[in-house]
Amino acid sequence: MSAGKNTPDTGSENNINRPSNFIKNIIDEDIKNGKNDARVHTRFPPEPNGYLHIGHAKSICLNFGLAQDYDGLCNLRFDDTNPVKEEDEYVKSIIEDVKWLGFDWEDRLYFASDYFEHMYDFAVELIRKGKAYVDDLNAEEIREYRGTLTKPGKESPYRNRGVEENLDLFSRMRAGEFPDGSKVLRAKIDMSSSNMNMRDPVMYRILHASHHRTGDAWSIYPMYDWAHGLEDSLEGITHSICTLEFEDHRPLYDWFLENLDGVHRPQQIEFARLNLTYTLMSKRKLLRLVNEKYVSGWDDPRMPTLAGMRRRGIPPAAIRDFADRIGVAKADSIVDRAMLDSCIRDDLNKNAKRVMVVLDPVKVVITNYPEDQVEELTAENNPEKEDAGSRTIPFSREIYIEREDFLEDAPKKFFRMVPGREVRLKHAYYVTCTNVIKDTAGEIVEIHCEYDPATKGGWSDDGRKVKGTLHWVSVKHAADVEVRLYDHLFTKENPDESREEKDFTAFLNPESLVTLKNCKAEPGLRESEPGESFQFLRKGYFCSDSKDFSGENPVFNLIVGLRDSWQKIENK
RNA sequence: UGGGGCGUCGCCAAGUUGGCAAGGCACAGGAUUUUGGUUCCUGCAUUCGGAGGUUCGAGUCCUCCCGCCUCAGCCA
Repeated sequence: MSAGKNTPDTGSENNINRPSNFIKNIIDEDIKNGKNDARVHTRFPPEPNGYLHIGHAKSICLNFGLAQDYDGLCNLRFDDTNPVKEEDEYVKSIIEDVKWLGFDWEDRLYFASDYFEHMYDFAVELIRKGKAYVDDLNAEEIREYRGTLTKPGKESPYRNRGVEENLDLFSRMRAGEFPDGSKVLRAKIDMSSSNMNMRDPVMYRILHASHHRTGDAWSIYPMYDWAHGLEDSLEGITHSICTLEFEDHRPLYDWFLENLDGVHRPQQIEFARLNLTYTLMSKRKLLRLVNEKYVSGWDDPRMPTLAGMRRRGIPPAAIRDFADRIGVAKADSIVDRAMLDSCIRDDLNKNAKRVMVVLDPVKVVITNYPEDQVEELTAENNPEKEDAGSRTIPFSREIYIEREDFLEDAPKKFFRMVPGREVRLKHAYYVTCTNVIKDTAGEIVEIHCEYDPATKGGWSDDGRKVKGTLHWVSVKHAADVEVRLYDHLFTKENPDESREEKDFTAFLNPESLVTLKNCKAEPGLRESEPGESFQFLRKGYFCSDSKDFSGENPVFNLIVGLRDSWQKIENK
């Protein structure tokens, strides 16, 4: 895997590894024109106020991917300009998640808060140029003066204060002389602009709050619009990529940098954020799912958070592949979850070790098999991978098979176990059902079969054709395991678009988690590593739960099911 | 009703200067198969939100219309 480092061998001409998109077209053009000395330098700028989700992963893959494709650099920068919302706990989890995704920012880990002093100086520069002023209006008054979408705003009575007075007031704001909310520093632009962002936006607010990194050193904190462009400029960012809702902010982003002397001028480019069917991306709503206990936490395997997906067993390479496949554009969209599932299967098919686990067991007795005999049979670990080797699994007179793999009265298309019909037990023998034992309620309690000793290993050279192959587990060797079956968190493709103003929780899928306690696994599974993933033959991909798994209590999570064409036939 | 965006197959999405619609997912057939998995073939937009116009020729240029998203935090 080479996804970690910025690879040195891919210039702008030969980055055919990832599909084209409008951002690459812009970059290609910039390089052709020698802009920024043909450098490409991006950044991923999360605010440390929550956990990363797959929407962020799209942005991370985009920014780091661009750096890889153009032999450039990508910084990890925390946009920590609001001390009341941000916590160190989040910077730790974000760092862990970006690393897990497979990206490396080398020594370029930055914090907006490291630039506070520099930003202050820039603000003083604007004040000196008469382009910023201290306003005494309170929040509500500022809102009133701002006007509306269709009506222009009014200028603040404090707008034309002298430079010296502004300088004095601003330094006293910094010194902590004024209470929260009593004053702000605003840019002097245009109160009648049709772009609300240009109506004298606030640059600094007074906040007597302790910051996770600067502590109590500051009593004023910069606003996003003021801070972000400066951060980008200071780091030499060439292409500052953000989501669509910041499109309206671009004139302001440019205005600040235009009005400062001798600063580097990055270019802001906006793209559409990711939406995925059957889930949510809103931080606020995900927080509610956690707080109101609809899920077990931020790392619940059903959550679209990177922590959740990691625990679910989704390989980071699958997420990177997904990001490449969905592309980057400016049209609002909602990507089909099946696309992600396809990427996951693609990766796991190549890499996951095959094992046999019976989720819903029914006992089978092979009546012509010697009572106390046990054979160690050889099973390949992965037919897709030569060097995956093989393992040995015990076979004996009594085994478990999947309850749904047996039918007394079967349609012609049913290839599994049926009285009188020969089927193959994977890696073992051909067997034929001879009898069915039921309890008084008519429930099948035991199936009797006879095996053909000449078919050891599950093969016969006589040209006999066996349509069905079943997975099985020896009764006396079986490991009892718990299996957690996960499904979409919501029953609705877009739980966000609540028609009759229903709350999104109304669309929660009651079957998003089904726990199976009586599953029977081949014995080796007891020794798996927490977080290790497998293909449970004929069922799906599962991983041992990184939190709850232990040798005494093996717990496995469903990552994604196998494609099931029988299910499709059955549904017709 | 002000501004900024977007509208190409069910879902994503390519489409440099107009030259006659990539690819993936999904779906449907078929072949191979000790996983009804994988793999492999095959099919799947006479059409690009709509209507006009320019042109030998338009998804790409012009005009008008329609729809959707977004902006009035001292959040980011």
